[in-house]
Amino acid sequence: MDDFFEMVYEVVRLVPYGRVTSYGAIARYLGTGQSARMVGWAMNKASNSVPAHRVVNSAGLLTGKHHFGPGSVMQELLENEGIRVEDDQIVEFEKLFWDPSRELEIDDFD
DNA sequence: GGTCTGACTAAAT
DNA sequence: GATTTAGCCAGAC
Repeated sequence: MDDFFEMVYEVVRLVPYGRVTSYGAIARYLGTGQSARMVGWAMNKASNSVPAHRVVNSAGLLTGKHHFGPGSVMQELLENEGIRVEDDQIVEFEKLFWDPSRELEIDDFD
């Protein structure tokens, strides 16, 4: 099952700079369906090499910011990438949302 | 080895 | 429309 975590890490690493995605989107892309919790659990085990701060819940809320450490570390990381965060919620989330099952499959976008 | 929990999500109430 | 319930699966106790 480590492969599952590895896949999660890889997808998260594929998230472009200044973009965000959701646990459910990753789970769906991996074919795990509704098991979005496992993605979050994978993040818990994830190393600092994984930009987990770009992963939020379906509402664009920084639900896991507390796991990064004290204060608003996650929010600062996002703002550092040009992502506006307001009250633990990503501003224009739908614009910044990056869906792997969409962005990675559509190759002939023309 | 059964039970609880969790960085989620969608549907029902 | 906010709160609750249920489904999800892997790890901790």
